[in-house]
Amino acid sequence: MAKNVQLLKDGLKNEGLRYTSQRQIVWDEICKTDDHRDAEEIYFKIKTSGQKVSRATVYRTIDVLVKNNLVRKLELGDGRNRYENRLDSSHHDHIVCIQCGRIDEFMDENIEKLQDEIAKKYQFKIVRHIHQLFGLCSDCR
Amino acid sequence: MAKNVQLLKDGLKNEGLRYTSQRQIVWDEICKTDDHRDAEEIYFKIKTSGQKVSRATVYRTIDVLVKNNLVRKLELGDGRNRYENRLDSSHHDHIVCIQCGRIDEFMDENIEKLQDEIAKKYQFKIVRHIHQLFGLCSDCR
DNA sequence: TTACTTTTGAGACTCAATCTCATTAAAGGA
DNA sequence: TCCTTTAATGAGATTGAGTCTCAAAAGTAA
Repeated sequence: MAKNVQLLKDGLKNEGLRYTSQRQIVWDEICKTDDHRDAEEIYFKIKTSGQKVSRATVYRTIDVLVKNNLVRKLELGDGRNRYENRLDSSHHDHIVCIQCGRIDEFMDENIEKLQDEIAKKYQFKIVRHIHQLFGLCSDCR
Repeated sequence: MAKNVQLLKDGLKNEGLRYTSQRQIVWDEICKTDDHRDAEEIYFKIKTSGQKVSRATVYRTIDVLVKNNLVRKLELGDGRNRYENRLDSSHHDHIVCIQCGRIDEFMDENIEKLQDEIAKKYQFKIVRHIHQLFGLCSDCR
């Protein structure tokens, strides 16, 4: 837990931002699970736990955390962004069940390499990518 | 052009939906370019051309076209969905410049195969996928 | 402690997209 | 061609995630 405090303090310092109790509360909440939650879920979780952080601050803090690579933003294309902590920050992509919402993570070194080749071919300098597979999981098919 | 009329009529008939002038106008507009445009752009293009189709109908028609595989929906994660016609319906994914908005298309048979393997490994039946590379194009880097 | 600057909170606002419901118009008989 | 049925449309209200505003609160450095 102390590790998370330090991670946050360092991340904020790098950006010239201040360390505040609200930012710690948001970061702690995101670290509590490895789920892929949206901002409203995180906000309400904090709210119902009795801690006081406004919705605006939750959204703003998440943005800060994303910019500092402490949190990863997932865009599933349904109008709500999801967030996951990067405590064990190995890169991965997502495979999503369109029935039950289950989200698994996958990583394929070969796909990553092929992406790099495509970027080279199109002369793009890649900053990030989205790779999501949508379908029915073993429980739903 | 007549081809597009028939494609739409057939697609609608398959779904038990009616053929209307508004739906034809929306479909024609989407077929006019190979751009990746959002619903508002399509709506305003129709509006300024003097044709009368309401915003609600444009959105509803685009949904119908997407469901019937006449149109493909792109979710770039910026809050606006883009649409492209599937007249030459070869599958492809997108490589997007985060600076100028340019969108190129790519297709890699090997990546497709690897995806299938991942789906098998996780026991998912894949329905669709999103694969987007974001970065700086040759003009912007 | 002071002086300065950033952050916060409450609620207003934005914007894409959806919904409502009265009106209009397809489509398939008679 | 005219009905009848049922789906589609239009105008504007509504939703919902996310952003913005600005006065008040709190962090920071001297």
